[in-house]
Formats: sequence, C-alpha cells, structure tokens
Amino acid sequence: MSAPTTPSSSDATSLDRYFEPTQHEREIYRRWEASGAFRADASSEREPFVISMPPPNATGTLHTGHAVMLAIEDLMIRWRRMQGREALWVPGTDHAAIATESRVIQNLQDGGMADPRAALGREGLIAEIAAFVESSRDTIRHQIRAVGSSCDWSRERYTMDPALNRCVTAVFGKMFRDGLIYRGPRIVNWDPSLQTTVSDDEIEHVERRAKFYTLRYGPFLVATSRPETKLGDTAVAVHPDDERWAEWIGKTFEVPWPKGPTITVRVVADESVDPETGTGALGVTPAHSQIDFEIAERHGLPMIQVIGEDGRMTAAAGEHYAGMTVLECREAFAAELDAAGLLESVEDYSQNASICYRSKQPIEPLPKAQWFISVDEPAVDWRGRKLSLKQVMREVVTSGDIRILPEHQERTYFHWIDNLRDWCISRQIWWGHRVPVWYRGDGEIYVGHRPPEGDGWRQDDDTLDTWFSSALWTWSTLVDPEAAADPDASLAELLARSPDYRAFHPTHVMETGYDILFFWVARMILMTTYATGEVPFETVYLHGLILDKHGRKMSKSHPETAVDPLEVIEEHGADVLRLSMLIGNAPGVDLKLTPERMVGCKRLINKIWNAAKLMQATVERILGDDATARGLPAPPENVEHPVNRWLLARVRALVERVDARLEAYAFGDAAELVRGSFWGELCDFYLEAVKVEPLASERETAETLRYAFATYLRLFHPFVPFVSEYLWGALLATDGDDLLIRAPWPEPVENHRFEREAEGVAAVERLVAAVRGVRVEQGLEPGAKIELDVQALDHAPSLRAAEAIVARLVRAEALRFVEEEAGGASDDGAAVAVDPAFRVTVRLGAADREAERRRLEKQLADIEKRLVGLDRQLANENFLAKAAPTAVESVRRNAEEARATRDAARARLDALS
RNA sequence: AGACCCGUAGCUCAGUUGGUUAGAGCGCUACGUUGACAUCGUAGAGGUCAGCGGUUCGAGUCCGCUCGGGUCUACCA
Repeated sequence: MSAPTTPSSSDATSLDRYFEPTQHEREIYRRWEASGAFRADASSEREPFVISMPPPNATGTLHTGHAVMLAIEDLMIRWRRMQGREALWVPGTDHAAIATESRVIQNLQDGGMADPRAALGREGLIAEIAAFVESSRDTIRHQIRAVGSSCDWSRERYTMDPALNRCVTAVFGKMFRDGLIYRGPRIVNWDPSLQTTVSDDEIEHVERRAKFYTLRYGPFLVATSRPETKLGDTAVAVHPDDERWAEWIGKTFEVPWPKGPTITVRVVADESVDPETGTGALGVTPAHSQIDFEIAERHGLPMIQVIGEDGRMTAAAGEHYAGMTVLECREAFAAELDAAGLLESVEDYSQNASICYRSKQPIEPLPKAQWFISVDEPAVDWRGRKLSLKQVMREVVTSGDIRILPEHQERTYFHWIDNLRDWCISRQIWWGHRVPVWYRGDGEIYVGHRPPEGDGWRQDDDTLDTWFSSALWTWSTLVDPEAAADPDASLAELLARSPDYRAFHPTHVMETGYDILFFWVARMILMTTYATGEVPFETVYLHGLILDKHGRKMSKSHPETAVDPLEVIEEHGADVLRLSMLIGNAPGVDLKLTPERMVGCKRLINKIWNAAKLMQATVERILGDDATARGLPAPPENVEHPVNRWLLARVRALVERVDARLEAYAFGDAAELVRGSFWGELCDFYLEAVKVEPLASERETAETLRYAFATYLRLFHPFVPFVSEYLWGALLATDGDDLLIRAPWPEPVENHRFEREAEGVAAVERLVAAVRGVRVEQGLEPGAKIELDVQALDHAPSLRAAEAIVARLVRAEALRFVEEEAGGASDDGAAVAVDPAFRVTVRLGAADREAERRRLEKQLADIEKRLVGLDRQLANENFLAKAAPTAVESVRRNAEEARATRDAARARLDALS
C-alpha cells in the first residue's frame, strides 16, 4: 500500500480499495493531539462539558470494560465538542493500593525475596512499587490512545500526585475536625492473606457447603457454623420474651471446653435474638462477629480474641489449640466435643461465606482499632441544613441534582445507603496515602498535612483506602498543582485558587460500570458534596457489562471466549471495536460481544469507505475541475429536483432524530439511526438514483451529495472517528489543519423540510417495490424487460421526475405516464398494482392472469382485514370520545386511503374475471 | 430472606409518555449482480411479544400473580 498516511488537499483524491486502520490510526491520533483539539481552555466563554475518566489501574492493561467506557465517553466528548461546547475529558490513573502492592510483593517473592516487607522496609518497598508503576503505566496510556480517546493529556492526573495527596489530607483534616472521622475499636473485616482490613463493600459473598454444629453449652444447646469461635464466647443471648430461658437471664455459668479454656458465660436478654431460629439461644463471641460485638457493647460484656491476625488461634484459645489455623481448630475442637459427648448434631448446609474481592480469600472478623468515617453524624452543611453524609447522599439524588441512568439503579443506590455502616478507611498496607495523623506519648494526637513541630511524634502506620482518594477524583484532578503546593492553604482556598476547578466543576457525566456504583460513584457523591458543597456530576451513566457469547462476564478465567480489545484493534481497527460496543448500547444493559457483531461493524466501515469513493467520483464527473473545491459544504439552497430535495429532507430529519437520541443517552439508537439512513437512504437509493439522468449531471446533485456526505461524516465521527477523519482529510479538508474533530456538528436546516418531495419520493420507493413485487409474483425471468404505464394519483411531480430512476431500479424498458386508466379490463397481458399515490400497469409479453389474480386477492385480503380493524375503531364511540384527536384523525385518514386502495384492487380483480 | 433486572424472529437485541399493519443487524432460502462495495442488491420464510388475570375505547408497553434466567444486598446464630 503506497497511499500517504495523511491525505492532504493537494493529493489527487483517489482512495485505496479499502481502509487499512493499522496504517492510519496512529498518525490520525497524533494529528488530533497536535492540533490542540483535546485541550480545554479554562478561560473560554463557551459552555463547558466535562467528563472525568474513571482512572484505570496505573499498572493495568486495557480490557473490555475500559474499552466500552472509553468508547461511550469519547462519543459524548466528541459530540459536545463539535456542538461547540468547551469539552474537557480528564484522563488519569489510579494507584490501586492493594492490587498494586500485592502484585509487586508477588513479583519480589517470585524473584527469591521471601519477605519483601522485612527485607526492604517501608521506604524501600514503596520505592520498589513506585518504580514498578512508573515502568508500567505507559502501557495503559498507549492503550487509551489506541482506542482514539480524545482526552486532555495535558491534564492527566494520578491518584498519588502531590496535589491529589494534598487534597486527601485536606479532606481528612476537615473531616476529623468536624467529627466525621474517628478512630475506634470495632469488628473489622480482616483479610489474613493480605494482612489488612477491607471495607464492607470490598467483601464478596460466595455460597458454599459448610457444616452446621449444634453443641451442648452448659444448660443450653447452641448452634454454630464456626465452633472454634466458641472458645472465645463470653455470653449466651436469648430473647427477653422467651419463656424457656427466662429463669436464666442474668445468671452466669462456666463452660469447661475439652482441652481448652474454661469460659465464663453470662446469660443476657437481647431483642436482636430470634427465638424461632435454632434453639433460640445464641452463643455470643464478641471478638469475631459483628452482631455479637454489638450485643456485647449493649451489655458490657468482655471480649476474648481467640483468632489472631495471622488467621491462627491465639493463646487465649488454650495451649492445645493455639497456633492451629481456623480450619484445623474447627476439626480438632469438634472432635473433642464429640468425644466429650457435647456435640449434639452436625448437619450439612449451604452458607454464604465472606471473601475479599481482591484476594478471594476468607475474611476474618476481628476486633481492631481503625479509622472510620461516620455516615450518621449530622455534621455536613448542605444548603443551609446540617445533614449526615447518608442524608446528603440521599438528598442529592431525590432532589434531582444527580440523575442516575438507568433509573432503576437509583433504588439500588438508596438501598445501599440504608444499609450503610461507618466506612473503615485505614489499611495496613504501605502503598497509598498515609494516614495524616501523628501520635506522641499517650493520647497526644496531631492531624495535618505536614509533621507537627517538636520531637517524639510518630506517624500512623496505616494508609487510606484507595477509594478515599478516588472519591475526590472529579475535583482533586482540577485543583491547581501550584496552589496545592502551599501547605497552609485551607481546602476552600485550594479550590478558590484553581481556575480549572472553577471553570469545570461540577462535571457533567460520570460514565462507568454499574459494578462500581457503591465502591466509587456513591463515595464520590459522599466526599464531594461534603468537601466542596457541590455535587461531583449531574448525570451518572452506568454502562452494562461486556459478556462473552455464553453470557458470562468476560474474565481471564475464560480466555477462549473473552475478547481482547487490543487484538480487535490490531485486527479490525479501533472504529470497529468502538462501534461494536456502541451499537445496541443502552444504560445498564449488558452487551454480548461476539465475532459476528464485529463483522457487521466492519462492513459498515467498508460501506462508508466505498460510498465515499462513489461520492467523489460522481462529484468529479459532474463538476469537472470545479470538484477540487474544498471545505465544509454549505447547505444547498436552490435545489429543485425532488430526489435531491428528498435527500436533504431525510438528512434534516436524521440530524434531528440523532440529536434527540444522543440527548437521551440512547447511544445505540443514535448509531442505528445513522447507519440505517446512510445505508438504506443514501447508499441503496440515492447513490443508485444519481447514476441516471437527469440527476446524474445536474450541478445541484453534486452540491447535494457533497453536503449530505459531509453531514453523514460528521454524524458518524463520534462513533467511528478514524475512518471519518481520514475521509474528511481525503475529500473535504481545506488543508492539513482542517480536521473533522473540530468541524461543527450538523444542525437541522430549516428550509430543507421539503415535506411534499419527501412524501413524493416515498411514493417512488413504493412504486419500485410494487413493480418488483409484480416481477416476483409473475415469476418473470430476472432479465425480462417490462413496460410500465404509471397513472399518478398523487405526487405526480416526484413520480415523473423519478421516471428514469424507477425504470433503472425495476429494469423497465419503457415507462409511460398516463392520465387515465388504460381500460384495465381489456388488458390481458398486464398486471396492475395499486397504491394511494399511483396505479401502475406492468405490461408483459406473457402475463400470467392467475398469478396476478392471486397477488391481487392476497393484497385485497390484507387490506380488507386492516380496514375491518380501522372501521371498527371508527365505529367505537368510546374511541372517538376518549382518544386523542390526532389519533382519531390519523385512523380516519388511513381508513380512507385503505378504502381507495381496496376499491382499485377490487376493480382490477373484476376486470380480470 | 429481601430487592432489582431480564424473558419480543434461529441468534443478538430495538420498540421512546399505551395508539394504525411489532422492527433492525446477523443467520437462513431464492434470484440477481461483479465498473463504489475482501462484495453488494432485491425478494422471501420466520413472532400465541414467557404464561394467566386485571385496568383501558385500545396493552409488547400499565398493575397483580405464576414460571424461567440473571444480578445485587443481608449481622441467620
């Protein structure tokens, strides 16, 4: 292939046989970027349109979830940019604390370092991780580019940037002073394999088979799936109204566990106990169960920790069991109970076990002092009221300040809020934003961005949950790095001194997968409303998951059916990848991505390419040397021919409809509309029509065609930016700087309505279809020439203007227009088709009267059936009285037309017999 | 246990506030083309809109129940 990578206006406009994406995409992207089209101007007078890109893991690689996210966001950004909005799409990456740290530790261990934490120390390990991130983050950057993302790289951010760290500590400090952040001992979700706590939302539940033990417990029978925790019980709880146990309430007894400690157990009455469940008596293990911990708090019960952070039994479990893993101890203890006659029964049942969403390992509830964000403390100033974080989160959605798409996800969101408990934000890992708290002596505490003055201070060892920093993403990315460098500035001052923040926040759309609605979207709402007094975004668009052909979520565990977006780009180009994810896309709807789907998209790209070639050839043929004129064609003004007018009217309608669907976030619909009109109206009809005279040589045809094509290209651009940009450059651009990405979005042209011609050419299309129908019904030889007599009942100008087109499309040798019906009865060698707009007589050498009769009878039956329905509706007084007048009118008109068509068909049928 | 979503042509899905004859792509069948089209065009077959009941002049669309598939949430000892 010897074609220039970048077409320019001076080249002869000959296009290759087909579009070769791999040859052009990189260069086209480079030109977009170099042109400055991606960069937003904070001082612009234009209305902004802003999207914060959900930051991928800095060390990750592009997967289908990213691809659909990028395709949708780039679509919105390109569309709004062409509309004239100051479009800003902020890209960036996330430090993904746990995922990155465990990956690097694994790498080091694979390299022979047994315990990287011990070997390297905190500083050393962090340096190691930072180096790893630095070396691998270019990968994801290049992949984001490869999809064609028109994001503003000059504003790229990273969740560990100094400015973002500044925001993190500023928010932490403010929350601490407002009493929203506190440190306290609670039962936390401990992941022994990762050696850190995780939040409630980072837990997954998996169903699995387990044993259900009922054991004798002093005077009680108590049921549990985790007998080993009973070594740390300090109470039995019963319902206060449960008469079976009334006499025991308040009493204390001792349980000597076989080969274990003797525990002292108090009987307490607690409303939370369900008398119907199990034996109605609940063994209370305050240290290893959330609910038991709460009971213990209410009754002032002691706590015994029998499971340690290493996932093994502690000394408190007794010498015999100490050091065993939880599972070993469960087996051993159950055996001892059984031997001692204390095990009443063991049953199989299925249980929902908690595992960590990162490590997929079991979560161990443990007592631990951690940092929490209170979600119930009414400490947030929100538009003149003091609300809790929960209340604000609810308020902004119910008030409509934030709209969630699909709408039903709002219910899921509210449900989540209702069940939300205080958010544990401290993690026992080293990679992340370190908790900005220093301690001295006992009890002295300092919270701030910098270490406090004086000696003896020690910083908290923990880091913050990754989601703490990503929750600030929409605005921390807009905070000015220089302003952030001032360590004394308050949060409010930071924001006030940041031009980007003032110009571009709140953002407009947050587009992401529904699987991180809680992790991230809800937390951005929580943090941003609190920190800035603004919502982070106005609309939340949640895309569906990308599924494989079996309907499974694509994942590495099923590589045989998973689609690798990078391979698709390599094989078919980024346009095909994007289109296959946009066609059929609707909020919240999962999308099955199959090879067939991509083939269909590839064909469309090919069709656009070929139509461009024909368009150009046609224009050059008509205009000759004048065809070299460049630039965005103005809407043609003095177009006369009905078919040209029809195309302009169709284009006008298309622009209107596409805009409406895009505004409604119905991206799949918009894509279908453009494709359908382009293929069906422009290619199948118009481009065929302009092959014959007089259209084929009218100057206005060239104008119409160029304008229409330029409009389609612009409408296609947000969906398939590369091929559309290439064709723009090859055929329309005035020079190398004239890029489609910057072209104005088409607007519906008011004087292109041409309603009469639009209907007229629709009648032409029906005429063509009717004659083709006759050909099929009559079983004519495909090559057989026919002669037509057309009587125009309506739309005569359009029908006459399209004479040659019809003749060509139906392969007619002659086409005559007649004023009156040419005596159907006597006309044996002819078939007649009827329509409200025309009556067409197809003359054939050897007409099959029977075939025509069958055809007419079928048409008559269809139309009579329809007429019965319409008449019944018109006879229904309720309908006439209650239905909308336009609906009634429309039915009446249709009935009239149907009646006319029926009468004509009947007359012809009579004539035949 | 609760909540939510889905069930429309062989497959993947549209169907916008209830309104005339339920659509598209892919696949299939037949025919035609190869001077825009690693093709493309034309035509065709194929649907009790999961089932039952209700509201309504009118239901794929709204309501209830049933069945089937999926997802999420939850402190069942």
